[in-house]
Amino acid sequence: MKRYTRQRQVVLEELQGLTSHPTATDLYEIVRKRLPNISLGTVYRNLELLAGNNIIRKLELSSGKTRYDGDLTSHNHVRCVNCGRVDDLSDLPGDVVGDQPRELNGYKILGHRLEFYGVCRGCRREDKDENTPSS
Amino acid sequence: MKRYTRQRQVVLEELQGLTSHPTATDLYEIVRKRLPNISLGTVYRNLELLAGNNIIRKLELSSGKTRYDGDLTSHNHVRCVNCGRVDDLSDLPGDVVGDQPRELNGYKILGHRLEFYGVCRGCRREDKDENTPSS
DNA sequence: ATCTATGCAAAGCTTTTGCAATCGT
DNA sequence: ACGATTGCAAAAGCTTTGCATAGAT
Repeated sequence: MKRYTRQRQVVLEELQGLTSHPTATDLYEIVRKRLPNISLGTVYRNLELLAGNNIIRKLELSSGKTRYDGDLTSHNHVRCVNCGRVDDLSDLPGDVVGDQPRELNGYKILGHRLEFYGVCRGCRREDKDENTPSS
Repeated sequence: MKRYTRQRQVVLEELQGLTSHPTATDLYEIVRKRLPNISLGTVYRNLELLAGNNIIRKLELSSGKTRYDGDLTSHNHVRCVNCGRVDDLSDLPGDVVGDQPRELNGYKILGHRLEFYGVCRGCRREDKDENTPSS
């Protein structure tokens, strides 16, 4: 991260302006509105760099694609098993994970990831529409 | 899962015989010792089917590749950030995740995944060797 | 002027899929 | 015999990378 290019700046700005957790391609489409010539490769390279410098966070949640989060404060996520959408969980009722152990099974523990999954509001509605109660 | 083919049987047996959490390719290499002609596609198809029937579990942990777990009992995992190895955590000191909420942020919650990450025993040793203390 | 970062396109990986042949039931 | 399952190979994502050029310092 030696130079502060326009591409890097816009990628960062757009990511930080979102509360969603876009994939690289999502962000590419968004950034392209401001920089029509940017390449997907550049988006990837910058996301990787920004994450490496702890300016953004790389979210490797379940199900394939990597997502990126502009919010560095510690928080957990909920993922919709139906549509893949990921939302923040700013505060969880009560302590979720107690005190984190320093060591487990010979591993020096650095952290943990807690991810809830379920069906988001939108998909719950769809379910109701589609699965007409059959009894 | 209408038929019990030799390929399916061997894939299942080998997975259940492992305490590690192989990727599809890992398992393909293992199974190939017994069935040299099996194809990677078949391994994928069977893993998918077995997981769909809750005979094995598909682990979509961090960092790309899907791993498979022959152990269906509920347990959490530790992943080595250095080498990617995944181990079981049979029991965790104390309650880790308290009572799981039914609903969060409009999501109907179905479950959660807790994954610890850190440096495994093997990699800790390597680290010591490589980074000779510099002071 | 230097040398990092970019755009483009090709390549890499993991995973999925179409199809004719095979094999379990 | 029927049709689910296989092997093979091609295709389909997502992500990375090589290379010449552009651009930040």
